[in-house]
Amino acid sequence: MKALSKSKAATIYEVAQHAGVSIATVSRALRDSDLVTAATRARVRAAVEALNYTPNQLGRSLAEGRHAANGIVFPDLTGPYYAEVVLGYEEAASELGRSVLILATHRRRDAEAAVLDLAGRVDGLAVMGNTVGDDTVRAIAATGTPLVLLARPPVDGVDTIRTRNERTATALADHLVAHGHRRFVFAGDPEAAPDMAGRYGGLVKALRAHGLPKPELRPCAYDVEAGESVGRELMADPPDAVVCANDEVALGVHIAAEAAGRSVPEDLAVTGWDDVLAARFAGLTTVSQPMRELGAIAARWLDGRIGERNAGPERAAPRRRVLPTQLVVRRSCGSHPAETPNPLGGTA
Amino acid sequence: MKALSKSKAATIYEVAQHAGVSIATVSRALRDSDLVTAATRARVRAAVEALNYTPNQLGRSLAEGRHAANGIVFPDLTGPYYAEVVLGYEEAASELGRSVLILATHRRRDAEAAVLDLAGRVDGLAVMGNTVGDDTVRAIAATGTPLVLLARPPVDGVDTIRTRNERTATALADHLVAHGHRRFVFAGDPEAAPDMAGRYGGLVKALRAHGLPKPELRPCAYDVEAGESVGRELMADPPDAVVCANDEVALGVHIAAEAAGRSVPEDLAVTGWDDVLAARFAGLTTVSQPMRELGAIAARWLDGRIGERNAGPERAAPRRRVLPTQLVVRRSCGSHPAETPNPLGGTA
DNA sequence: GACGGCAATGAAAGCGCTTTCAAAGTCGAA
DNA sequence: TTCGACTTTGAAAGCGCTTTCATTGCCGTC
Repeated sequence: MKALSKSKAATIYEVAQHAGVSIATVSRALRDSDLVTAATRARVRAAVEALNYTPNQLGRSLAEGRHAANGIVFPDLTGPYYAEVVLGYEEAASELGRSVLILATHRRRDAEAAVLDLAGRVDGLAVMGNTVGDDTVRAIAATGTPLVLLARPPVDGVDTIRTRNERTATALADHLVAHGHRRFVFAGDPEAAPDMAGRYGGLVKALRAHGLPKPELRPCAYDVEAGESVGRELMADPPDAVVCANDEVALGVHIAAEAAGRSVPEDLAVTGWDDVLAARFAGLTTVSQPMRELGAIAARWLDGRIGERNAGPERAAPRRRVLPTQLVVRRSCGSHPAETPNPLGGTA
Repeated sequence: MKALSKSKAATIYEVAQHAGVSIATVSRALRDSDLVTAATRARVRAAVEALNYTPNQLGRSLAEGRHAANGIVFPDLTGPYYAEVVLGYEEAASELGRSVLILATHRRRDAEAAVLDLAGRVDGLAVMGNTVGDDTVRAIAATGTPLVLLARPPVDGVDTIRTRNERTATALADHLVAHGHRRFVFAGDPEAAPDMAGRYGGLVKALRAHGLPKPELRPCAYDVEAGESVGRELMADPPDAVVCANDEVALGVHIAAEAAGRSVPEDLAVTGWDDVLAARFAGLTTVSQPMRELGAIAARWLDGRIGERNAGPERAAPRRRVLPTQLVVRRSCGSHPAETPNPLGGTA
């Protein structure tokens, strides 16, 4: 009885023939149009069942003139940061009836081409951080594909969402100064990403306000190994505090310090950024960000832009948004007498 | 000079007209066919530039009869496990010239429908763990879409890749018994996922082989909070060792134990699974898995299947593969006198 | 009893591209 | 000079669907 054809998927024509109707009727029946009789609809349903028919989305999308899919471009997926953003994006997008295409640009040289290709497969695209240059962003924007930039420097005419870096970095620095720290190192590369520049900038500004010298800059990559490497170098003459560009680097510095027989925070303070799970267990003072929300807002903005685009040419002005971040104080920045008894906890 | 049209993207017809050739020639020029003169190709290129033309991938895919895209279905993206698998998948797929569509099924009730829809948008699909039932898998397989199951019970006729659970769980249990532990608890739900069943099964088998009683089973979700909750309950009468289904749970148990004034591993041993970054900082004995490789192999298998499918009906037998996992011994399972001096390290 | 109006269906035109097949143009050899 | 072989280009069919527009059949109405 099972009429599974060899391998080729059934088309709307075969369903129509099997049900004894035209393809137009099949299409309408499947889209729940009220233009078909209940009886006809039933016949079509039966044919669909019998042939195990699934509509070809390419045909459908081509006819409708929409992909019903959004894309997101990010450097990597290791570490919770990008993964959470992507998850928030996917969740919001799929609620809006859109599939999500992903593209990781790290470890590929043809990133720009890959992003352009991706742009041709979606109705809207989110571009994160340090992935492609402004030229590529402008080229995509020029084709009319709605775009939103995440944690990335703005480009004229394109929506941008970022998280607060500078102000929270200043707050972090104030806290460290209050602990009595005076000689600072910043581990991370302000040139590498705008987020990092903001964090460094906030630190510099705060130190200046306190009449302290500029932090020593130690550019490095953003993983544990890079942090360990920087940490080892620093242990010859440890500073009071090492402010790290993210948690992975901070954890690396932490490891290097302990390996060198120094303890955190007694001998030196270490802070990170992102509030990864490990930060809690390392007692790392850090900053938490609304990552999922970042992704979700991007998806919703894009949906709005896609709607506008179909509505007419009157395009609203580009939007900017900065999401708040929160200092998470734990052990690693210096002793807190009034601390909660649970050494693994954290206080915001 | 910039002739950016209002908003509508240019089509191949406009490029053809602008270059004074037919659309066939434009198509050939863009696909680097050697059937076009260098001069013609240049004219076409110029027109493409002038119009800021990007080929519509829908039209292309429809004509070619392929999506040039693969899908992957997973429950969630929090925690490194799924994220790493997805990343490995994306990397391999994009090397093979395929885009990647993702779908997270957690916190949505219409998962089955969403997966079916996704299946219609891709040339091949990877389905992870506890996302959709066998019926859905079979329905997709019946349409002819190549499928590979990851960390999930096999389905007749469908390729499956898993990581080793039972044997490594047995090795872990042996290790714990060698430490002198006798009374065991398993925190996690063997019913929830086949991976978990394997871990539990390996533990049971090992204890039986040592003539020890079955472990006490504490079903729970797979996050830190669930672990804390189980941990709190256990602290009334702590067992010798708590073998947890994954690292998050283990870290939760760890937190609960310390909060109750018990120390790990002196008062009780705790082990996890996955080797997340935090495990290193908590000194957690755990098991590492080749997550990226899991994803990468899935992408390559799918590519192969898609090739076969286009080649002819002779379909190779379904493949099964089990990837090895590795015990990572750290502090939390009991004292190791000969341990490396770096307390944060781990030994395989 | 003829006719207007409405509900259900079908025919056919696209959506933007690839690719087959035919036509036109080019060149060298007889 | 003419012919055949080859190269380059164009016309048009089709990929699987949605949707407009036309058609059919049916009902109630005057």
